[in-house]
Amino acid sequence: MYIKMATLANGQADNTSLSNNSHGSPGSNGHMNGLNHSPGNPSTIPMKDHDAIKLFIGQIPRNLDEKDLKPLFEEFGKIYELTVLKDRFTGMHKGCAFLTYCERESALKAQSALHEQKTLPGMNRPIQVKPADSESRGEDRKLFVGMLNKQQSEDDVRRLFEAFGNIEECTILRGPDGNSKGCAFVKYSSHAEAQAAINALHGSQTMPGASSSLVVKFADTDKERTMRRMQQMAGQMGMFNPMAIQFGAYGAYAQALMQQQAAIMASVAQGGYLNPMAAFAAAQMQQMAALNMNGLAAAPMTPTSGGSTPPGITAPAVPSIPSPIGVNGFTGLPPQANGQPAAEAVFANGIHPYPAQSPTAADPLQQAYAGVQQYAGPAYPAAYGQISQAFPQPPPMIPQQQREGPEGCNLFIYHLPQEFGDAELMQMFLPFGNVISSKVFVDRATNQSKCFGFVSFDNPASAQTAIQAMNGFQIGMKRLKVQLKRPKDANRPY
DNA sequence: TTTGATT
Repeated sequence: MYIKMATLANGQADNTSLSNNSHGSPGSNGHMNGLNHSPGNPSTIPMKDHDAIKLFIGQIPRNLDEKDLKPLFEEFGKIYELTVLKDRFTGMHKGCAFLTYCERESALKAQSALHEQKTLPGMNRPIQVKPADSESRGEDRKLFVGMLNKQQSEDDVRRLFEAFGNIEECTILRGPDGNSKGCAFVKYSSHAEAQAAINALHGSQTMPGASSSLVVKFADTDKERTMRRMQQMAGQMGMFNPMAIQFGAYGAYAQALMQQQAAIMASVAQGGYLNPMAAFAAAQMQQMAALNMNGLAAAPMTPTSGGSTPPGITAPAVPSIPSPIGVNGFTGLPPQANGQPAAEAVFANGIHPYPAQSPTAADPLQQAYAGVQQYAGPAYPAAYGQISQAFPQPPPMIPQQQREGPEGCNLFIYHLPQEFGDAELMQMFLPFGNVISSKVFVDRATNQSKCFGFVSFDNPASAQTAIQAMNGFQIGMKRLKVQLKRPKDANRPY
């Protein structure tokens, strides 16, 4: 093959390669890849290895097109695709190409045989044959580092990572103001080095001022980044229903919870404690519940009452959700007719060993929950079954994302019971309005709640109501602190 | 014990 390169370099072609296929031989159509794609004959459709490598070919004369190049590279194996790069607008040959062999091995052979081994006629640099940038993406050697101290500089990060390999690139992510976002990219020369750094450093230490231990992982691929963007878009466009997440996360538990929640919200809304959105949300949840009950993703749930309900399920199971469901024995709901203050019951059910007590008798939470106790049975639309038909497709499940509401709608809650997760937190604040997100902070290392979190409403009035109701609410030995989340630019007076 | 992180 070296000989062939030599002939090529002389501007000649031997008849096993270039001349064979050049110049308007029958079937060449000007943009063909030099391949026989015969739709009628599957056996000739090339298959490529899953681990095939896309090669970049550089320094090729502009008078050589696919059919000229093909024979040159066929030496090393069957070609899957060969494309000369052309200018998008002028269509001009850019002097380079992409080449994918069917087999990975062929690419490696071609690379070692050709890369910088010969200069093609008219070129003043040797031919380039190497994996295309899109192949390695650099991503398999590039790390994302999170939970850095915001004071740490590039040099600090380098020092931390240099023991594990050669660092080609190190960048701290910074906001528009130049402040570190507490994370960085570190690019090593090789995947192995990057992996070594992950093994040694991930979770290994907690930087002063960071809220949990160091995060070291491979950076997102382009695809992941795109996905992330799309998710964010979806979130911003309000296409997302916080309930959907819980279905995904907790399955049958969440489903049951949502049904109950729908009942609460419906009845509470009727009692006039919630804004009109609540009614809407309640209806939505009922729809969601109905959807899942029609066998989409939910684990089967046997109604414990109304025993005549046939499998296949059209009747709401809400009034018959068995009590001991859920996480840590937390039912998420006060018992519905035991004469106990409902708000207390929420916390008395396995969450904490102490008697709970609300701060005031006229506590809005109790009033809200009181609505539940008035709930006297299936006030469900007879159209339960029909609702699902309005949604022939399951709604898209969009994973939970952090979501702040407008200013004044976001609460910071401290002194949460250790057992509380996002769902319980949301549960606790739903009576006050439309909760668009709830987040309990979790220590990455231990997976333990840090006993604080956020709840966001879609309007400030709900947030205020929730503060009035829940700030100082006693749970066990502790009292909840519920206050507006600090705005980002607080503590920066000027 | 005190503010949702990050490509």
